[in-house]
Parts: sequence; structure tokens; C-alpha cells
Amino acid sequence: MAHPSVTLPAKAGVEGLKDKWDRHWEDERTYAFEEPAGVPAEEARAQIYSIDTPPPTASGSLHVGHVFSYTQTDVIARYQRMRGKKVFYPLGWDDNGLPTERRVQNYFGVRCDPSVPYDPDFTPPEKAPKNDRDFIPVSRQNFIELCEQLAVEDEKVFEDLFRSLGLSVDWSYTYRTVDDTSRAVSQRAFLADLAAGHAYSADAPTMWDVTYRTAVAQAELEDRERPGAYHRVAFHPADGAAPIEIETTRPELIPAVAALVAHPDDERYQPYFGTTVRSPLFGVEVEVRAHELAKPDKGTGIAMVCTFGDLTDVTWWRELDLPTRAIVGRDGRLSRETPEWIAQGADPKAVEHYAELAGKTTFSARTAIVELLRASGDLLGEPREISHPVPFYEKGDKPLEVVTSRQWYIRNGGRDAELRQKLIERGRELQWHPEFMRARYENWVEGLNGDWLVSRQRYFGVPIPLWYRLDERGEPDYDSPLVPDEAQLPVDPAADVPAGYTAEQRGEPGGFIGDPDVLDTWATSSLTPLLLGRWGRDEDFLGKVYPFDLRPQGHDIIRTWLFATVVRANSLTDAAPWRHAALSGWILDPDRKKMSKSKGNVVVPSEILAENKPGYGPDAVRYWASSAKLGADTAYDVTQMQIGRRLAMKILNASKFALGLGTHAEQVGRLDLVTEALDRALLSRLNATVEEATRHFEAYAYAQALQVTESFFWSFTDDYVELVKARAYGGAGEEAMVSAQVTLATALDALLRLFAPVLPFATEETWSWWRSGSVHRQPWPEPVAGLSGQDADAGLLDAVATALSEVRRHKTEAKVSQRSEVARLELSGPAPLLELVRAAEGDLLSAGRVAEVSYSPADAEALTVTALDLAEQPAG
RNA sequence: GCGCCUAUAGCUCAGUUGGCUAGAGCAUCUCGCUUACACCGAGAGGGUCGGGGGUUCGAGUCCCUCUGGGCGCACCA
Repeated sequence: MAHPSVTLPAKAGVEGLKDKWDRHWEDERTYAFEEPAGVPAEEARAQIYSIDTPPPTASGSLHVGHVFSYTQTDVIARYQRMRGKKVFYPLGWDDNGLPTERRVQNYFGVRCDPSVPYDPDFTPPEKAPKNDRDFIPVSRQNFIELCEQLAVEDEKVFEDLFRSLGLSVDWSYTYRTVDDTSRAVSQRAFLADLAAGHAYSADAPTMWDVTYRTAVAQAELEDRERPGAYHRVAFHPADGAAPIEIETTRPELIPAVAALVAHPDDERYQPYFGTTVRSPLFGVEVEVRAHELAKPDKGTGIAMVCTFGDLTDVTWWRELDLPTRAIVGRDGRLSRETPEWIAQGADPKAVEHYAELAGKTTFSARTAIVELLRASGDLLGEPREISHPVPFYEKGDKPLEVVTSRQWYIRNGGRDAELRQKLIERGRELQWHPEFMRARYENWVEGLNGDWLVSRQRYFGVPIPLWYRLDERGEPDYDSPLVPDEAQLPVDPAADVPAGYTAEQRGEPGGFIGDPDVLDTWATSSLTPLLLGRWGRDEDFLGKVYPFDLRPQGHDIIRTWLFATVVRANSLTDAAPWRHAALSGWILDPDRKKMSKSKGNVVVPSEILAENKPGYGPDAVRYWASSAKLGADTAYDVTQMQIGRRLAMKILNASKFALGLGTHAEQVGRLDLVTEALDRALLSRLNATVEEATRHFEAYAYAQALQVTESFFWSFTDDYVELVKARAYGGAGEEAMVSAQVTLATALDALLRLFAPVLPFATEETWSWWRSGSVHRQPWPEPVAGLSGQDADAGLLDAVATALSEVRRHKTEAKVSQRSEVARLELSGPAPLLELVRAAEGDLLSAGRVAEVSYSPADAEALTVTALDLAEQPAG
């Protein structure tokens, strides 16, 4: 009979737990962040565990990967909470990028145009036009408002998912990367970097996406293997000597040639250094130069330098001080006007030749120029097809061009060895989980080839908060921008007016213009710790949570989010932004291929979180995610979830059983009532499990902690509970019964706490049957005190379990039920082991339904059953 | 080209600072509806720990090397 303080369900199950406890936790504010007050800042910081959670793109699609990685963070958060920390675990939304921009456009049928004035009464069309040409232009402010309007719906879907997953987030600390506060923080940080010299603008060649018509940063590049062809082309020395042959994959850039370059040690070309040659078709005279970057074994060993075919061209152009002859425009087409250096060139047909190319895309121009070269005889042989890596914008579908434009940069060590070293050291201040992920970070930092380009020629986003004075000719002065007052932030320079000017002066000589660009989304995302920590708004709060304890994120964004955050934290706070970085792995489909929409192998999270399908439900899914170590790419595996479900069921059932015997809360930890050696052995094993699980958790190894807990739990149910069943029913007297009950209560209490971070629903349900409050607000278990080493030999448990298992095996081999009565049992093995078994003889006999046992010491290593006589079976 | 990870049972994975006979789950087979659990329980079979070499009393674990898989960075004429 259950103790009066215990309420048990007739049938235990996992169905319904999701909604029941999600609602309860919300009502009780179980996971509310309790900000320490009235204590010194240092003490408050020590009490807090702060997590700089990745803000999901709410307008994007839900992915199993979200479920996976956010669960791993939640498990850590729950552990820290039970360790007594005030867990600061907020979750925000990233709606400040291209995916949101596109979604808002298509959903409302509008497009952002900063030149349009703000219309406070704007309402989007009833039905969005099909064709984006018909989209209505709206001001940046209107666009942001529509974005926030839509975000509410999108975020609801995400929040529901995360809630049904049981994330212990405090939802009252949420934010959006495009809201007023975020924009203000982003702008304030940019201005601080500007004031400190960490941000600067420059008119320079940059990688450019012709589709989006924006500059892109190194971190957004991605190499893709593309077909191409080497074209062998003749350049003619001025003196009429034999031509110099070069090979190029970009013949359309011949009109932009600025020099030929060979390695200084290359004897083939040494005689030409300092001489000039004329470009084919255009007759533009260029010098032959020497530079170490030229590779003698590549192509013909001498390269054509154009402004600009790639970043190596940029290097040569800069270091050799070559003329700028740019022909590719921001639209990715060759200039419509004949460049002056061609118009003035030596070849009378140059202008005619160029006319064939003018206004064409680089792709079409290539075909056209090959024909021209063939006709002029300057194409030597036929183009030789190859496949080579070409840089792309990660979201783009056309190869990047190099285009010269004025852009803003933030220093990231790409051009400064000292800063680079500093940032590597910041990385070393972090504890990485897993440790080897640090190598990715260092690889990236060491390979930087320039500062971080943060301006984007987009309309939606956080505007660069600057204006420029216009001189009497209407030319902007970029060197001393006008900055807004802190109190003004966030500003929109396209709509707001700088101090000392009037709106009428916009664009007028002697007036001003606003910077038309927006910041890279990472320039805002890199500030999440500062945003959450109320940097610049509440220094007291910042001191309590910053640097954050943990940054959890995917390993695919080390170069972007993680690195950018370190850069900003270093420049703005002179510190590393966190203490620990936990990198989650990828989700692969069951065939170990990366899940992606195009492959059609994406699993929708809401499906797997449903409780009514076999193997699913939140605890099951969490078990699967928590079984994977940090950094380990993991296959989507329903069977692993089913194991989790089985574990949750087992916890419910075993608890129900133990509590049904009369076990109750008052018995927990009453070691003084534990009289049986077997019980002490079990508690000793429990202590070891608690210690081990804690050690793993402290090292962020939640998967190993789960494994040791689970392993203990199964031996607890399969062996210990089976062994003490009869005794716990009172079959061996009151004292022995209480001893078993106290042990069951103590083990159950600890097990529920140990499992709570991974299986919050099942543990909370079970906890509620016999305890008060939430298991998630209980302290993490400590080893129970009062067990002396000698009579708490865990070896006893093993010995008895082995004996029981031997008995079971004999029954199985005899093809009889485990219920069958055994008349006589003979155990053989080393004397010390037999002694151990004898200490729990009563439990073994009742569990094995054995009437009589004898022991025969033997020289063997293991314990074996040497005789097992089955009792006469009742007829029938 | 530089660097990182990885290779253990048919499958998915554990294996601490080297230490008893290498573990778990799934799958397979056998038995069993026993007062928690048939969405279950009991048991069985199944591994030259990718190959080779080395260090050591002892190597799945450490070192070297080769091979396969994955990834990061760089290169891009």
C-alpha cells in the first residue's frame, strides 16, 4: 500500500505530460531568472550562470537541428540551475537578415526603399502582387514595422516548438535583432568602434555580388567548383619580337589588363621585366613586372593582372602600384562606355573591338571576346576546359566580381598581426567544448586577408548611423562623418537629420547626405552578449552577467558569429565575451548525409515531438539529443528516441512500483534505517554514480553523465529492485522492509534529479507523485553521507546480481518460466564472492524462487551455478 | 598545400590519466503475460577494435606510417 503522502496514477504513461507540465512551469514561473539584488557585483556574478543563446531566424524554417542543439544547451542550463546558479537563459529572435527581408517582401508585397518618406498610416495591400516589380516601395521604418508585425506570428511557431521541447528559457527576456533597442545598441557599438579607431571607411576593391548588388565579407564567401577554361593568349612586345603567351580563365578582362607578372627568379621572363607589351585586340601598353606571388609552374608562368579578376590581382595592383582600369560595374556588366585607356590605345580597331563587349555580362563578354581573339589570331590553340574553385557569396548564385567602392570596415586582425594575435589569445581564454574546435577558430583567424567589411548596399537592416557633409560642389566629405548623439539612437540617416542641419539641406551643396548603407547582420548579431547584458544602458546588470558563462552555437558559424562576437567584445569591452563555448554538431539523415531541403530528407520537428506516435514525445527527443556529445555530427535516429521513451516509461513505472510499496519522502536519506548489506551496496553504487555524473557535467559532458546514470538505473531496476521485491513487501520482517524502502526512496530521489536535465517531463511527473515543488528547482544530488566503506561494498551488488543472472540463465536454458520454483541451488566460485552472496542470501532466494542454496568454494575466477534442481511443476 | 576530426558487433555509438575476459542499445534467435512495466521482462549468439610498425610487463587507448571517410582554412593566372 502506498503511503498516505503519495498519490499514484492507476497507469503510468508519458502521454499528456507535455502540455500538463509546460503550462505548469509557465504558471509557476519555474524557470524565471532571479536577478540577485542587494549583494556586491562580484558576488552576484558568482551566483549567476549566463547563456548567450543563438537567436533563431524566426522567419526561417524549423529544423531538427534546432531541436538537437537547443536541447543540448537546455540540459546544461538545467544542470546549472540545480547546482544552485541563477540561470540567465534568455532567447531572442534574429529578424535582421535576408531571409526576413524576403519574407516580409513577399508576404506583404512591399519593398524597402529608404528614399520614401515614413507613412504612419501605411497599410499593406490586401493581396500581395505576384510580380515583385509591382511591390510597393515603403520607407525603412515602415518596412521594419511590417517586419515586427509578421515576426509576432513567426516567433509564436518557434516559441511553441521550444516550449513543447521543454526548454527552460525565461521568455520574459526576449529581444529581436531589428527592434529599436537592438538597432540602438548596434549603432552605439559601431560609433564606439569608430571613435576608438576600430572602424574606418575606405574606397577599395572588394568582393561584390552582382545579384544582390552588395559588397560581401570574407566570412560570407564560399568556394564552388565550376567549369572554366584556360585561354592561351598572345601579348605583343612593342619591339615586334615574339609574343609573350599568357593563360587566363577570364579573357573578357583583357580590356582591364594592367600588367603582366612573373616570378622574379623565372629566367624565362627575366629579360622582359621592365619592358612593355601590348594587349591583344586593344593595343593597351602594359609593363612586364616581377612579383613573388607569381607561380612559375602555373599556366605559362606569367599572369595577366587585371583590375580586378580576383584578390591576387588586388594584391599585385596594390603592391606594384599598377594603374586602375576597372571595367566591370556593380551590375556585373562591362562598362557601356569605351574606357579612355582603350580609346587612346595604339590599336585603331580597339574601340570597335570594345563595342562588341560593352554592356555585356562577364559571361557573354567571354564568348564574344573569344571570337574576337580567334579572328585576330591572338587566341593560341583552343580553350582548354578545366574545373576550378570559384568564390561565391554563400547566398548568391553568380560568381563574385571584384568591384571598387567605398565601404566601412571593422578591424579584425586581417591586416594587423598584433590584433590577430590578440584575437587568437582571446580564443585561448575560452574553454572550447569540444576542445578541438579551437583549431577551426585559429585556422580562420590566421587566414584572414583583410578587415571585416561591415557595410552592405541593402535597404533592410540596421543603418550605418552617419551623415556626410557636402562641400560647395556637392561632394561628400567621407573623412569626418557627422555622428548622431547617443540619445538619438536608433537613427535612420535616410530619414533623420544631423544636428545643425535642416531637412532641406539633404543632398544640397553645403548640406549633407545620409550614409545609404546598412550594417552586416553579423555586426548586430556579434553584440548579443552586450545586448542581453544591457551594455551602455545598465552597467550594473552587465557586470552581473558579463562575460557570459556560455555561448552555445553550431560549429558552422565559428568564423562568423563566434569570431565576430570575439572581435566586438575585444574592441568594446577588452575581454573575451564568454568563458565557455559549446559547439553542437550537425544533424545528418539516417544515411549520414546532411539534411537539406533540396534533398527532401528534412524532418519536421513538430512531427517528432508529437506524443501519440510510437517513439516520440519531448523526453524521447531530448534523450536522443542528449546522447550526442558536443561537436559530434549525429544521425537523425528514431530508434534512439524510442530508447529514450522506454527510459522515461521505465522511470515512471519503477517509481510507481517503489512508491506503491509504501516508500515515501520522509525515508529519503535515512541511512540509520538501512540495515541490509545489499542496500548499502546499492547506495554505495549510487554515490559513485552521482560523483561520476557530476564530474562529467562539470566538464560539459552531459552525454557521458546521462550514460552513467542510465547504466546505474537499469541495473537498479533489473537487479536490485528484483532482488528486494519480496523483502520490500515485508516478507522478511519490518526492519528489513524499511531498509529496502529507505534505499528505494533514496535512490529514486537521486535518480529523478540526475535524470531531470534530460527528461524534464517524466521526472517532474514522477516527482509530483510523492514530493512537493518542482524537481527542476531541487539541488543537484550529493553522495549520501553515512556509508562506511566496509559494509557498503558495491562488489556485493555485482556478486548477487551475477548469481541471480546465473539462475535466470539456467532457467532459460531449461526452457522454463522465470517463475519456476527451484528446489535446490548450488553456487560455486571463489570463497570471498560466495561470502558476498551469502550476505544477501534471503533476497537472492526470493528473487530466484529458490528453496535451498549451498555453496562450494572453488578455484575458479567467476561465480557459477553448479547445480539447479527445479521443483516439481504443478500439474497442468 | 596547411590543419582538425573520425575508423570498435549487421546498424548507431560508449570506452576516463594505458591495467582483469572490449561494453550498451537496436536488429537477430530462444524463453516468458511473474502482485511497476508486453510501448515489457529474462537469456543467447555476434568483434584480429581500418592495415602495418614502434614504445611498454601490459595498447582499442600513447608514438610513427599507410589507407578509407568527414570537415575547416588557404590557393584560384
